Amino acid sequence: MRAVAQRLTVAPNALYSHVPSKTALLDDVLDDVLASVQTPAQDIDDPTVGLHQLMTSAYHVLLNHPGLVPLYLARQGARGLNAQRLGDTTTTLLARAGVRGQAAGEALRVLIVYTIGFAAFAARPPTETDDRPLATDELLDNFTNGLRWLLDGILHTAATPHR
Amino acid sequence: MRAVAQRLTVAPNALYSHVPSKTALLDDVLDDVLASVQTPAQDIDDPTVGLHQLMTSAYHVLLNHPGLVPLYLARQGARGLNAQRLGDTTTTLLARAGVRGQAAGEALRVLIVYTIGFAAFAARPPTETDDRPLATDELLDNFTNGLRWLLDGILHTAATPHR
DNA sequence: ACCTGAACACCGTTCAAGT
DNA sequence: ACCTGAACACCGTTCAAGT
Repeated sequence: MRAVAQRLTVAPNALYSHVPSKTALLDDVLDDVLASVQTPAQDIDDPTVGLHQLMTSAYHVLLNHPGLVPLYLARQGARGLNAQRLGDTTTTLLARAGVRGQAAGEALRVLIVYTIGFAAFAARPPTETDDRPLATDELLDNFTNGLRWLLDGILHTAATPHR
Repeated sequence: MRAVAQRLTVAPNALYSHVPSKTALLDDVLDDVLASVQTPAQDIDDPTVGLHQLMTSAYHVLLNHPGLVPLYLARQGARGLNAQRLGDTTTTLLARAGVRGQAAGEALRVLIVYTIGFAAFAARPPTETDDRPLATDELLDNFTNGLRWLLDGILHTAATPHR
């Protein structure tokens, strides 16, 4: 709060004329960040490719705001308009891939947890460990492979034959 | 720090005779918690079942310490002796399932991120949302299904034929 | 409607001093 | 070796008062 106020060259308590609390402000910021996640066209040829693209874009966006990432998990992925838009798009793509009903809801949650979790894992800003720092391109490869495994498992197990 | 000191009925700064900082204390606590994760016998018949059991036990242990979970992701899963033991066991089980080399390292990281991430997602202590609170047994089912999908995908894609 | 100064109830941590 | 009192530099937030 005090840092934000300083950036705006106002007194700290001036913020409370615009925002009820720090938590509320963070919720707004969290959803704002999600606005820059690119959603694939819902009529993309291969819905699996669409799911992969959406999650990868979300991963990149989250990595651009490392300090915020841990908050997403703590608040269960930010219930804002943008978050809802991403959820809806994902659900549509899952349905087109043959995953519907309860399995779709569970798959959605699993994909969210995996993507945000991996971003939180990779975010660690300073990297003050003793062992090798684990380059971001290695982590991106790791994320991509894990996402492929996950989507593979979801479509292999949870998808019902196309009707 | 001050709360811990109060529980010990000492002055807050007395803790600094035993611990260099709050971060160091938390690192110790984090690894201590992992001590109660149950590891399956390494010669279990089906290594996939072993992996499932280990991750599920870790999930339960983490849920018993909701306040700590967000810290695990922030510190990349706590580099303590117990964390290392769990990593070694997982790597062994992955190898017995046919996942070796670089794929094994990536699969390990994916499993860690998924398990801790889901625990962080389910931890939310107070649950002060407007919509339905998402019962813990539903979340456990969700975790279990996602873990199955993930292991399915890993073994389907990353496993090399047994030699 | 939007800002300010002053204050409140907190933090983690340091330092000198005691036993 | 282990503790204490006092203090420092922080937090988020409230309240009354100003324009």
